[in-house]
Amino acid sequence: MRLNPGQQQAVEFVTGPCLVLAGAGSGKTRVITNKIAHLIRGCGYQARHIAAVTFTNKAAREMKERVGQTLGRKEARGLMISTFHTLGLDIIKREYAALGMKANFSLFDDTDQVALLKELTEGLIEDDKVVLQQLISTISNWKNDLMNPAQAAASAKGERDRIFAHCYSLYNDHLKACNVLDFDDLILLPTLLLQSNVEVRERWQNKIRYLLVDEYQDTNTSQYELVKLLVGQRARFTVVGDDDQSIYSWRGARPQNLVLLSKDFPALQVIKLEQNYRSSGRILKAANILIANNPHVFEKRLFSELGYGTELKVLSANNEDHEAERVAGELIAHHFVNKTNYKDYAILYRGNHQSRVFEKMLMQNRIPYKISGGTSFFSRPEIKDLLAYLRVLTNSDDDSAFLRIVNTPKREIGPATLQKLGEWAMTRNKSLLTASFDMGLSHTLTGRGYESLTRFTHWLREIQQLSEREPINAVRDLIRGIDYESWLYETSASPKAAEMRMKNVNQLFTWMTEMLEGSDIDEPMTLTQVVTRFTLRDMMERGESEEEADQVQLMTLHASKGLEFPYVYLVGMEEGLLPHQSSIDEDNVDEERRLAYVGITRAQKELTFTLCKERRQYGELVRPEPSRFLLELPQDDVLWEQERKVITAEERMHKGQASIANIRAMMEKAKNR
DNA sequence: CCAGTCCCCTTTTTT
DNA sequence: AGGGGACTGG
Repeated sequence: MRLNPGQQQAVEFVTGPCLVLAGAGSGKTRVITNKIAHLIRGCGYQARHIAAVTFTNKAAREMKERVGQTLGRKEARGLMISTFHTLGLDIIKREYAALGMKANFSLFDDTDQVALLKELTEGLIEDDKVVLQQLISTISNWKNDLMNPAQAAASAKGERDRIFAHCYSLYNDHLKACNVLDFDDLILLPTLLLQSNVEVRERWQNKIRYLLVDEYQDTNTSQYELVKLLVGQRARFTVVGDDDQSIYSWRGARPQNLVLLSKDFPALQVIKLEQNYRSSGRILKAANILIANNPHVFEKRLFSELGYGTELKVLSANNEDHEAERVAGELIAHHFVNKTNYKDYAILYRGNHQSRVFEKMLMQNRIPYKISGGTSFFSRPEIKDLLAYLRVLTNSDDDSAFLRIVNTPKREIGPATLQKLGEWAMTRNKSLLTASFDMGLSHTLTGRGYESLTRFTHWLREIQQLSEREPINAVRDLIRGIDYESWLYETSASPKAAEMRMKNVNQLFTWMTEMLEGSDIDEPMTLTQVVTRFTLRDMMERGESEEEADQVQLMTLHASKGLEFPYVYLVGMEEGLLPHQSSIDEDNVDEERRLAYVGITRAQKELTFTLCKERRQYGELVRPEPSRFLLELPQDDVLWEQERKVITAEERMHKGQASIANIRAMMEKAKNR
């Protein structure tokens, strides 16, 4: 398929700053991949001078795949396709000396952050989860706004800000002492360095001669600053974004960066992609009309040549169970009549808790499904344990990791021992692990605790030494040495669960081995590199793509961004849910409308909304109003299907089950023919 | 160190 | 309603 004029223009404009306003389904990934190919084949750029930046690892992986298909391995060699954070990490890894850091730093994830700040701020701030969370996000905001603790303190307006700024200062000092960085540092430090150090800046501007940024509307201040520093005066870059799909402002994204761009780069070429290749005309019309209720800086009107399509449906249910039942019933019937695959269907919702009822209903009816979201692989305790061990191996100063593993599995090193060790280390300005080798420590610690501690740390040191020569064997010895499998069987609810968790551990080990050994595509990595990559969940391109099982897809609206499905059920279309009550309270319904817009534009052929007349919420029954977004849709294109007769729960249950059972029976018959 | 109990909270999620 | 975290008592 050929590029349309807008896409063509976006690909071919390479002589200056370029903003591509890419509506949903307008082929932006195609534009990016084709543009990279064009830069290399048509404009004399070398692959190693081009960088493309995304927000998620998934997006980066997909882009690599697509570019690989277009260009082939050798032409794409050296191309930098990564997330913002991995790019930042790469810069820090190369420039750690200029930053005054040690080479073997490790990374803090959010759990470490919470634990550390909780400990650090004891007595300073209220001992309250909410306050702590506020502190964390305040610090994160400061970092994202490129403010150091002194600047934060100077800008403090009230007592609270001053205390928070002080906590920020303590926190940063502690990170430094532990030779640790948090996620925000991965953007902040390179940005500050590039700002202040001309030599380094020029080195990177010379390395990255063309920059592409995907999902630009999701950038925060420091990320945009980094972009500006990297592109410099030359201003050879392309950013791709869509202000209507900005749904992450609650986590610091500044969609205003789209507008800022034309101020910072007056020569900016703005190109709109308005032809949609995904959805039927009717779906697109509904999306356009809905989003027209939001204010816009860039007017945009998507059109489709895929035909007008069928009406959008609205199914009204009596309560959540009924809602799930109707969706399941519709879905089975539709699947049967149209001979579709289950993976052609998606059920999208505002909050994760909504998935439960649907999951139950699909399970009861033997419909294969997949819920994305929930606890990811890397937030599982067994994985975090293991990574903490590895962090200690690669960075002995990482107290947070040390504390996590020092008594996991149980080895009789209790709070009392650790308390004393902590005091000892603190007065001597050493990390916990380093301090535990001090001779004098035996006087402060009682016999038993001292013995357990030294036995452990000495063993750890052996593994650590081995890891410098033979990292793979060291990791294997580590897992065996702590007898982690037994620990899992002891602590898991069931043997089955333990088995699962051990499988995860082995999976991690396999990935790690591959990364340490390298392959024909990837250079071998050091253990330190592997560990930081894992903390970033960034595991390069391993060929094994997610198994493409034939399953109905269940996910939140947020998680659905960037995906598409022939048939979409957008459930829980009620005031209070979508738009969410908290957004109504905060007067931020626009973002909820964009969320609805994202959901609608996922659908290719058919779109069904559902809502409940009655819903159980926080233990009490509420009677929500239909979502205002349903009322904003063009009503000529929407079919409201009411169930006329009011029936009891039992009858309904019976009826729902019966009809589903009937359809099943028909399907079986059809199959057997 | 574990188990049992009470209390609290409840949008979205990545790196 | 239901799950999870914190706290208490053995």
